[in-house]
This record gives sequence, structure tokens and C-alpha cells, in this order.
Amino acid sequence: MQGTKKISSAVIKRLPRYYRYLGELVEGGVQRISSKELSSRMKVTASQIRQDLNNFGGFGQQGYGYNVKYLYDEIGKILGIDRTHNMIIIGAGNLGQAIVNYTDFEKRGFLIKGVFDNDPQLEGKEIRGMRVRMMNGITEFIRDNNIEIATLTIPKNAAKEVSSLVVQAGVRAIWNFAHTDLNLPENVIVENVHLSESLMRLSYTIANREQSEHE
Amino acid sequence: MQGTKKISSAVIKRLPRYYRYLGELVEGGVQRISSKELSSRMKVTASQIRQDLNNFGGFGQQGYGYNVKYLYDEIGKILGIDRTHNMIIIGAGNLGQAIVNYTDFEKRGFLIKGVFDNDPQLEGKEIRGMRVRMMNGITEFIRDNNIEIATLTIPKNAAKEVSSLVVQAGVRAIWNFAHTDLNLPENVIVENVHLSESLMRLSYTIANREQSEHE
DNA sequence: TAGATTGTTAATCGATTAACAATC
DNA sequence: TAGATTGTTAATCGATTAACAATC
Repeated sequence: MQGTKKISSAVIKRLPRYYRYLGELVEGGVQRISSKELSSRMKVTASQIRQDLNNFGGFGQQGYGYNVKYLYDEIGKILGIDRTHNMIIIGAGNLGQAIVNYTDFEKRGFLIKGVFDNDPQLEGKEIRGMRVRMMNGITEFIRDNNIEIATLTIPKNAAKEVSSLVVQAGVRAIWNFAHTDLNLPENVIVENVHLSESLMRLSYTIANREQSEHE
Repeated sequence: MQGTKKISSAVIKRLPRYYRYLGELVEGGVQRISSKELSSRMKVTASQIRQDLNNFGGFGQQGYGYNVKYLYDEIGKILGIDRTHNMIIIGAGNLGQAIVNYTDFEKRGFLIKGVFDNDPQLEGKEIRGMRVRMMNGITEFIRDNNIEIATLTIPKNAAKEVSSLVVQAGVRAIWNFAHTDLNLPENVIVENVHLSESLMRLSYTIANREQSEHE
């Protein structure tokens, strides 16, 4: 329902964090909250919260604030987690297993339908009740199970090839943990999680703090 | 050496990606590159590359471009990976194990000195030649081993307490995989990796693309 | 009603892109 | 030298913050 206005990626990056805080408030039994109160908890400006939300419509009420549960649900809809998404994990190493075992994703509607690897030693291994499958049947699996998202927890040298393969089989989005950029058609959605880059940013900040401390 | 000018976080976020691309060029035996050529590979503007680099000094040469190896090394220094960082992993579940087993971090100078958990069943378990330790000795361990970074791969309900504990023991930076914000003194560096938020951004984009496709 | 707080416009601030003189 | 490409200033664009009228 958000019309034609383009939502900036800065806003989209913040949405899940709003959702998390509102979820905690719901759990805590809080029924209403003002942008001011929420801003002090989240350490952002109240102005930013109101601006962000108003990209999607007016969810609050003057003089009252926001109904926590309602706003939580609305942001859930905006984030597209009011429905389920079929997902596969490619790469059954520790990281792949960690994602399969983290049940919160399923709670949010991301249904893990299959786990794949190319190591014959892992074939049939059970991870949270799911047998690891070999890569050869993956195209059919994607079609038969209406897979929307493929999570890549594989080494970087295999990532470009595997991502092309699953996209051709019909996957619409890639959650990419491989330490490389993928080269896919424009209409394929890619969300990168580059852990080594995250660690380098941490390292940058350490190096930089030290410097100012020594001055 | 970067003087007093404050570097924007937008620039810092891009630095590791420059470093990755330059590393690949070094491996590929490429000796020089222009901002234009790099920009077309990385799909950013040449102007942005030159602006970003000039925050830290002039690394190029008019009419020539940049020496790949030199620029790679210089960005490495800026990122603080020209030296080693002692690190511990708290939480020996799949995610913690994945990080311990991912040897590239060690190659970049992030030395994993210990792995901790509070599950007695895991005590002494070997992960890449390292015994899992119980939490009770962690304060001494941090002091004795000069630990700079603590990686938290533990559930969110434990994260705030554990992070305070290790900070008090002398840790300067937290690499936080727990799905919560930590509440630490200003001088402590926190780098968050919130996987569920990443997945929600992916989901947002899916929901949003569908909409425009249907119009 | 009076007080509170939103939705929204205007002002400010910062980041990106364009342009070009300097110079290798 | 002529051509290429940087470093850097200026112009543009976008995001954040401030302010306030609308209204619950």
C-alpha cells in the first residue's frame, strides 16, 4: 500500500530494529509508546522515528502516541514477515548448521525446507531432523518446493556458480555469507553478510581509538 | 597519521570492500589500477573512490593511477590489520564453532586465544585444537592473555551480563552476534552482526519487488 | 478544555557526484 | 610532449533534525 514513493535504504535498514524493540515492548506488556519515549530507548531522535514511520503511513495518534501491538504488526507487514518464505541452506558446515538450528528464523516465517552440500560424507546427516542432500537434485527441489530464498554458507570460490544455478532454478533471493560479491541479474535480490568485513570495521575502530587516546 | 579530520562511517563501511577487491587484484598479479577501472569492477563511482581514499592521504599518481599492492597494504594499515588482535569466542555452539574454524580470520591477524561456554557438557571439547573452557576462569584468562576482542555467540538473554563481565575484565571491543543491543560504556567498541535483521531486510525487498511486479 | 504528541513542512547537515586544474 | 588520471573544489543530491500547526 505504500504507493509510488521510493523508500530510502537508510530507512529500510532501521525498520528491523524498530521491529525488535517493539517486539520487546509487546512482550513486556507495554500498550502505548510515544516517539519520544521510544527514541530515548533506541538512542535515535524522535524526529527520525516519526519521519521513518510516515514513509509508510500514519500509525500514531496525536496526543496519544503509538499503539505498540498495532505498530509492531504493521511493521511486520511492511517487512513482509506476515507470510512464510520457503528457504534452503546451501553449505552444511558449522555456519549452515547454525542457521538451521536457530529456530527463531522459522518463528518469523522463514521455513527451512532443505539443506544441501557437495560433500558425500555429509549426505544424509541429520540436522534438526533434516537430512543433508547432495547438490545434484537441487534444481528439481527448488521447483517442487517453491523455494524463494537460498542461503549460501559455502566457500567464496563456489559461490558465483552455485548462485547462478539456483537462480536459474527459480530462486528469487540470495542470503549470501560467502566472502565475495555475486554477479546476478538485476531482478535477483541479494543480501550480503560479510563477516570478515564486519570484523575489519571493528578493527578500524580499535586502531582509531588507540590513536586518539595516545594524543 | 590521519590527522584530526573525522572520517565518516559511510567511508569506513566501504573500506573493507576496497581491501577485498584490491586483495583479489594482488592475487591476480595486477600491478596498477585507475579509479575508473576499479569503479567499474566494484560498481561505484570513480569519484567516490578518489574521495574515500583522499580521507587518508594521496595514494595515487596523476596519469598513472594506483599501485595495487601499495594501496592494498595502506588500506590494511588503516583498517588496523597490520598487527595482531587477541580474541576470544564466547558461546561454543554452531556459530561459535563456525568462527573458530574459519581460519581466514587468523590470517588477517585475529588470533583466537580461547573458546568459552557455560555448558558443562562442552567442557574440554576440542575445536580446531582448542579446548572449550568454562566461564568461571574468564576474567583471569582475559588479563593473562591480553584479550582485546570478545566475540559473543550466545543467546540474547545472556549477552548484556556477559558483555559487562568481559569489559570489566579488560576487553576493549565486542563482536556481538546476540540479537540484542548491549549497554556498555561509551569507550567500548561494539560491532553488531544481527542476522535476523539482515534476513528481514531481504524479506522487505522481496515483498516490495513483488508489489511493483504486480502493478 | 488543556496537554500531549503526531504528521509534515522547513532548515540544516552531510554525503555523493561532477568538474577541472595540477601533474605525472 | 600529449594523454591520462589524480587530488580537490564546487554543485547536487539526499538524509537528518528542528519546528510547529493540526488534532486527539
